[in-house]
Amino acid sequence: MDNINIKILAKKLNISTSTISRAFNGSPDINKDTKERILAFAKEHNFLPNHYASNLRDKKSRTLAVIVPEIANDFFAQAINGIEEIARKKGFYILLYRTDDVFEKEVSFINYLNNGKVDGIIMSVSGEANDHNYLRQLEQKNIPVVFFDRVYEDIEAAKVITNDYDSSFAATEHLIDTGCKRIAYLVVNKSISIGKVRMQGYIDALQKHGIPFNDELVIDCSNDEKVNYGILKKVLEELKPDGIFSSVERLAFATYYVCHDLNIDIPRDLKVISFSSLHIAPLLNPPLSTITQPAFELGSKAASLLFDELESKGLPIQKKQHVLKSKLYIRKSSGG
Amino acid sequence: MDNINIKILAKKLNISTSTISRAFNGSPDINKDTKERILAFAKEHNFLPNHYASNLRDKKSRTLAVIVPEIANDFFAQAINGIEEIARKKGFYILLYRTDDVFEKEVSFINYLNNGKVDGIIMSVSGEANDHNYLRQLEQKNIPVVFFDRVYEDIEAAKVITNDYDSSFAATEHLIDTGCKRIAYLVVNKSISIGKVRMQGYIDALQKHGIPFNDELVIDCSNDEKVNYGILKKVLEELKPDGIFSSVERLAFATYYVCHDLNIDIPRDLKVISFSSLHIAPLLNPPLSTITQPAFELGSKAASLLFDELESKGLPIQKKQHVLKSKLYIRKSSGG
DNA sequence: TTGTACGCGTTATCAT
DNA sequence: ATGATAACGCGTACAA
Repeated sequence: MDNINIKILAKKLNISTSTISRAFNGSPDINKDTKERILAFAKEHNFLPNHYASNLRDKKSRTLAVIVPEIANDFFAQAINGIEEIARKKGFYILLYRTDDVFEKEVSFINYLNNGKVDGIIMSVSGEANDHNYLRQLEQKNIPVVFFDRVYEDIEAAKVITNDYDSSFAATEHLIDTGCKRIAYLVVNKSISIGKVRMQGYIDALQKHGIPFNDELVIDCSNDEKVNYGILKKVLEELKPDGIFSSVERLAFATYYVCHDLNIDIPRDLKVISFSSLHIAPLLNPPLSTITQPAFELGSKAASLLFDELESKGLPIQKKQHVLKSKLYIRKSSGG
Repeated sequence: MDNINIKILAKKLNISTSTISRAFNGSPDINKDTKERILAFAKEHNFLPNHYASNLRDKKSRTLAVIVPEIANDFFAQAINGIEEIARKKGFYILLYRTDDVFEKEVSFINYLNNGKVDGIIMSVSGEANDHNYLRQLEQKNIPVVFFDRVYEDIEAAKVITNDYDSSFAATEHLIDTGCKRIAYLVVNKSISIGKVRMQGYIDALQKHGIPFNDELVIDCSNDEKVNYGILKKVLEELKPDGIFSSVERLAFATYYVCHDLNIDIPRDLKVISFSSLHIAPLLNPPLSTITQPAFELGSKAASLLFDELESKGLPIQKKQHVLKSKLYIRKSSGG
């Protein structure tokens, strides 16, 4: 009973394997009655066509890979939901992989996938000025890739991003409007695409309002909570900014913790605004002003684009960059 | 270039396919030089063994399925991280599926998996008093299942849960200690295993302290935010509880929103404590007292148990229930 | 140490 | 409408 397969079924039903195959694949060339008989019998005997055998024949896996830096993160979790939604509709499986923002893990995973394991890949990248040839090899094997949020500029692929420059500009301008003169920009890696673009919005907004850009106020943080706490504590004590624009949610949280310990009152002493997908931002103390990206939509759009490519049957498709809009929610942390 | 495979490689190298296969599978029966030559040549030609062909031969997919009610949820996201951590070490892929707490989706997905698609399944369930035969069929095919957090009592399988009864008892007792007399219990589905156990801890703690159990104060909520808001608003206005014990994170959030709108002061007018895996509970207004489950460890433990089964080579293994301990964090929302 | 040959379970092609 | 057969790419038993 361990190994029911199409042949055994065929024997038991006194019918050929081809007919059984047809019953399962919606082929029009089959008698309705035989089909029903087969499906009923198959169900009774707990038979389902083996995916791996089918995949081997078809060179199609109905599976796609999702590669993200983190999973336990509101933004990515919601994006994955969006991807899942579309994939489910198409009857596709999702293979999930987390890079922890380590470039080597990304490379190694992609290399593993380079053999028909998946039909396509959706990813938010974890490196920047590196050699991206491992991705070019996918092209050769006709495995399409779609980037979302964090992209590689030098790779030609469909991309879904948000209007980060505009949002950053607007957020910075908002802080300036509330009276901030010394606005610090918090970033995890200012060299990656996202860090760069968001910083440019910040810089240009300062310039527009005649505030000199101060390199010192660009705070390069890490992925380690404790390290960030230390960095930010020093910044708040020594540089005494009056505004914080955080390009990443968790740096805003770290700021909150530091302010609490240093008795710095938000928003009186320090205004804070941050990129964040946190649903309960209004419940924080004080409610956090956020630039909220349409995470779910980024995911579902990316998935849709991937399916467009898969369904284009190799015909060249326009691989352009799609820009979705984030929303600015002004709350109490920035004086709202 | 699209179709490099072991045969073509063999021809190019003037060597047999078996030798190539051996080079890739760590076989001892191969000359070190030949192996190196093969691997180098393969890399150069961007060749990797096709997973589906290997899987078909071996009847092993090196893939496991993770089935959860939600992804964009701190608890499950962290648990998935834990699973991923172990799976990665073992070189396994993870197939992710979200049920949205809809039992039918769970059944349908499991049925799809019932054909060798994955070697094992880790899940947190989405149904209760239903027919679980779809799971028994997995047994027949030797696909092991491990449950975490939300389990089916009637299925024999390894299970990883937390000491919910004790935590609930302690949390309720804590509320009583702070002076609460009318403690409401918020639950999404009081008939599922978790809802039941947590409620029992609540009931028994009340009893121990001579507080009569009031059925009216067991508040059955839904998965819809707006509906919950309505329910809780009515509860707070009409039943006027002085304490809230929430068995689920998001009901605590809903309570916060309602309190804010009704000008109910937490903790002065109402003490709140909740099961929650939110990292930033201390940043809420007021900081939320939580029962925090070791989500990451639940996931990694579940994965470890699954690999124990997979590596036991069919030998019967003891399928017991493992209980991890949650932590109680008393914060300001309950007067801490 | 290396090679030969078969089979894993399915489906597409061709024939009936 | 149904059946026979080859092929997908790999790994292993067996032979050399």
